[in-house]
Amino acid sequence: MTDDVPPHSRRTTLADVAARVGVSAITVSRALRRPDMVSEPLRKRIAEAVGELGYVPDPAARALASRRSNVIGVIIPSITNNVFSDVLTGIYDTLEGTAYDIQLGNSRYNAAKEEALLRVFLSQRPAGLIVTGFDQSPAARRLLETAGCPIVQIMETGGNPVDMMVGFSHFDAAGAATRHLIAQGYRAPAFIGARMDPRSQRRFQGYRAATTEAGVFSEARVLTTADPSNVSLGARLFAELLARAPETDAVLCNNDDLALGVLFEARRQGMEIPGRLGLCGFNDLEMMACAEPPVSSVRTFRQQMGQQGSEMLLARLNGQEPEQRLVNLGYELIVRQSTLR
Amino acid sequence: MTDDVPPHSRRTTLADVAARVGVSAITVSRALRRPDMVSEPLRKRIAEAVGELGYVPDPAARALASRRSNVIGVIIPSITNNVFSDVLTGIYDTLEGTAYDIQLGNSRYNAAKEEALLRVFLSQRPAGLIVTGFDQSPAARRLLETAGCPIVQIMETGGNPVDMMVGFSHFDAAGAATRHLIAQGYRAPAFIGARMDPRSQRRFQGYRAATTEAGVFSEARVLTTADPSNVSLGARLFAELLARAPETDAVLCNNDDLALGVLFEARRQGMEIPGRLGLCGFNDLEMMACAEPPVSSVRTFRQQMGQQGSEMLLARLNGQEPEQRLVNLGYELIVRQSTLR
DNA sequence: CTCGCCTATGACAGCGCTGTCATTACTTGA
DNA sequence: TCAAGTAATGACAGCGCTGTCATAGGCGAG
Repeated sequence: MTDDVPPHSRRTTLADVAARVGVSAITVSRALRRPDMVSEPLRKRIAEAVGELGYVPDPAARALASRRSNVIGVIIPSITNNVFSDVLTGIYDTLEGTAYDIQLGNSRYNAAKEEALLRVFLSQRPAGLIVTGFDQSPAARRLLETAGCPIVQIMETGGNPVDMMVGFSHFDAAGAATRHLIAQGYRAPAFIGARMDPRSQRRFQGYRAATTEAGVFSEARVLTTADPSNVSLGARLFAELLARAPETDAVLCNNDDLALGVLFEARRQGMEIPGRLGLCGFNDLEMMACAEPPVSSVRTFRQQMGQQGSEMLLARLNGQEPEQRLVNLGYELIVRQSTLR
Repeated sequence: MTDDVPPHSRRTTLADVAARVGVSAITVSRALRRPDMVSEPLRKRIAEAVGELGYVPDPAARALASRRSNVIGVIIPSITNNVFSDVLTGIYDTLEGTAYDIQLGNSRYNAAKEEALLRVFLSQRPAGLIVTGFDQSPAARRLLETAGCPIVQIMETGGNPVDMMVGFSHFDAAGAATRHLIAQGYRAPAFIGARMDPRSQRRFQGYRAATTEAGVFSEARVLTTADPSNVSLGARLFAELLARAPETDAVLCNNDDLALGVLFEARRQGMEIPGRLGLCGFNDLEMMACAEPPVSSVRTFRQQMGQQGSEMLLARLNGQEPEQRLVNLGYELIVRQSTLR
């Protein structure tokens, strides 16, 4: 590799395109951003020149001049969690091809970190913001309220939205799953939860309300941890649960990873599902349908959350109002063999 | 805290900080970027003023003036694939807290899309670039070569690196797994692969070379599809494989999702693992250790790939040279019950 | 002492774009 | 017919920062 200074050609600017067409730079700028303000033939000639010169606008210059970047900030609590990678996919799919870039922040289930990310994002004057849930720190909440850009809170409903919101009720969803177990005749349904972030807490509350209502709630059958969720943890927690509450005849898991761990551990212990143990997961990841036996779960619409959230943002950024500011995507209880007695 | 903030407060600029301290803006800029160029006491006073005023640099202005953004572009072929979310985690963990922002692009296993993303990224004059593999389109390859910023290719070794590289040999890893199956006495090991992107192809080649060498290769025992991988697909492919090649006594799966599907399907069909069927996955996702029976897999160092790649980039961006430009992270065959006869 | 050199700081221009206001050439209604 | 629009384009001044070069002292060698 010869180290001759690369011909670091000056980048093609608006002015270059303008000179080529014989108009002023500002007209080219308008042809690109507000085509309706430029006459048809001129617009075509400009488009041609843009193509020939391979002109690409400089987002930094644009951001500086307009005091508004094309960045949409997205803050999620985890990248590896399947739930959020599905949400992200929805967001990327929707925002791709628009003028907006995504800036992803990982809050690691930590409100202080979320607040810090928010500050960083806001320093870029983002076009919009997508944040997870409504359990921001008070300071973060204030930052959101004065952000001066459209904001979508995803993953939940309720909680006095800052601006727009799309999600579902974790309380209701977990309640529905619990009532299903009870309706199947399980009299000692347990709850296994990991991570126990705010949404997990609300799922637990849904379980608690439903079991209490049916008179089958017992502290002994609740096993939660702040540790991050994974399959092995599900297996370990289930073993612990059995030791502590051997009467357990069903388990509602906070998510499908845990449920898969329970499935494996139950098999190791020779417990039949659903005969000896009912098992229900949460989120309905693809694998649940294919497991042996297939595992019941609460389907959540993760990709749609990302998609709709992004669409709401885009509507606002286009100066329209989204059809609804608050969207409840609901959930769907998917009953499979693992909970059929 | 008497400074009442007007509703549309002008953003705090370098000049504001400079005025407060009684120096010029450029000195403040230097105190922030090249502290060694500013005298100790002045540096301290500036730091104080920055704190008091809550000054945050404007990345757009910085990018415009320096002709270099603080964006590190990352292009991966999938967001949902566990493999890449692990890699991403490594990248985010490492780059977090540095001056750099990550811009994520999803190429969807599509070279044309990758090329398009590259163009978008390059228009922002990124500080650095992390791309997946070395199977770029010729045009993309040229873009990379003339990008004028440090570049790391991750996930693989070999292939005439553009600049820096960190990964492992998919060929070798799959070969090692295959030889293990053969060493265990399996005489009819099959290969199941989905997606079949370049890395999957190389894994298949590793399997093919090892089986051929041992004289146990058979076209009939190779079942691949371009469809995206998932657990159900693994189950379906395995069922199809059995119908076509009932003599199959072991399966090497292109990844662990497929392997999990095989595990479930084998159970459904009453085939004992490892007695009747040996099973080996690829990547060693956390769940493999916990499955029943535990499933052998080839461990890959996904998070480390992201981390090391980022560190190499950072070294370059700090004007140093990374210890090695080409890093082979290797792999580790994890033998568990599913392949023990 | 001087000269040259190094360190710490400043002045200035301009990165590529857009907001704002101005200008020109047409319409149009009564 | 003409005042009063409307549509299409342009001039200009920055946005907030950094690259570059200039400047002011301080210091050791000759």
